[in-house]
Amino acid sequence: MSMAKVIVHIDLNAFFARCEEIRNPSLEGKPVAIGRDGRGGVVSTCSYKAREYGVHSAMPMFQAKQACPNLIILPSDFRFYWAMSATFVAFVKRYTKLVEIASVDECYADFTDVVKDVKDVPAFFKKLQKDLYNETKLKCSIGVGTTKFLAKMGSDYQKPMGLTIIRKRDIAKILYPLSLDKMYGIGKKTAPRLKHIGINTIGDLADRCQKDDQQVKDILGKFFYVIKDWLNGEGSDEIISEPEDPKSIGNSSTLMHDTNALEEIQQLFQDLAKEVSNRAIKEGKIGNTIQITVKESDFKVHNKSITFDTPTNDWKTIYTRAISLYNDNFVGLTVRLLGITLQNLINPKDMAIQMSLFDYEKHEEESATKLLINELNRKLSKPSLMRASEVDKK
DNA sequence: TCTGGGGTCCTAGGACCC
DNA sequence: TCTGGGGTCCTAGGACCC
Repeated sequence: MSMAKVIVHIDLNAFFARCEEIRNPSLEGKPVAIGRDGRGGVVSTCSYKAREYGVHSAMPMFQAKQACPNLIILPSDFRFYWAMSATFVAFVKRYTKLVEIASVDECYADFTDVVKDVKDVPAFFKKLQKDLYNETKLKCSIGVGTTKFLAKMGSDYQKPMGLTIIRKRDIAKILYPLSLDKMYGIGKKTAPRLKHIGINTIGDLADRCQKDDQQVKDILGKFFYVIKDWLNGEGSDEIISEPEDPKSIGNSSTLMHDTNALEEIQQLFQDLAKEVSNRAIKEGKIGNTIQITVKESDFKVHNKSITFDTPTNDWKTIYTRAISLYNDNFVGLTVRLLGITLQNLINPKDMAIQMSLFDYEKHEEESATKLLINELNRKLSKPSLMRASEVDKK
């Protein structure tokens, strides 16, 4: 067994709202929510003051306004948030290059070689937290553990500006008493199903996982084994510091009003296709599969996808493929939202290399095989037992 | 004025191939 | 005759996260 690592998860508290407060300090201490104020608008993030009124992420904006009449609503400014995020990551990278960006407002990092003595851990990260605040005014909560899961649970344990250390031997004391709703990976569909079979806390879940409970296995599928490991303190501790290539690029939009007018739908698909195309080109990706998403007035969501031999990132091709999917499946439907996603992404260069390599191998194999058979036939001076074309298939 | 938009991963059935 | 089994790809739907 290898030495336990020091894995850290840093979460920027109420990140979008905090960014706005930093830009405009007069907002500080006021109820602020970020998100669109209009049809379909929801709260993306809100300040801690707004939370006192019951406002929370994903809450419809009209409800948030009801809950907090003097709520200050600001549209999101992603360029600014990404710039602040980059500042944050640069700060963490001063300590270690082993940083994994998990999203715009959180990262994992491996501090194993940075904090030599375990006794120093609490003071070290308290200072890091204060330094980040003094330099950037960003607030963060920090989780420290031996795995990414434990670090993640730690950063969520106390907010804002919290610091929680969860070693393997702390799991029972810190995590077991928590409600199942606090468990990372268990969402609002699975939690009720587990509660229905008597699992109300993380401790209950750990206990039933330990017993290889069949009911729990049936609910969680292969995720059962991941969770069992997590709660045994044996999850992943690998920091993936190289950003991974995107596997899909999509864009979707809720219409101003529900519609079944083909013209409006075509216009939106065109805009979506252009946006997807632009981003694919920026990422240097082409994709074989086009998926469209259609949300009906009653919120029922449908996806249709089709895969082509020729990958693309050309907006007209994406548009044509999307529209034909729509015409074949949904014409006449009254829709609320439309989306296009480009999937099965590959790098055009890689494809060129793969193709040429493929052709090369095919040629090599054919000629080599034919030579071999001809040689054998010559040596045996007999009619061939096997035709070269059959050998090729093996 | 009801209920976003960006993703990832898993499941499960059918087609197809060997 | 009574209907292999493994692997991959495609497709639809769903859960989850931020």
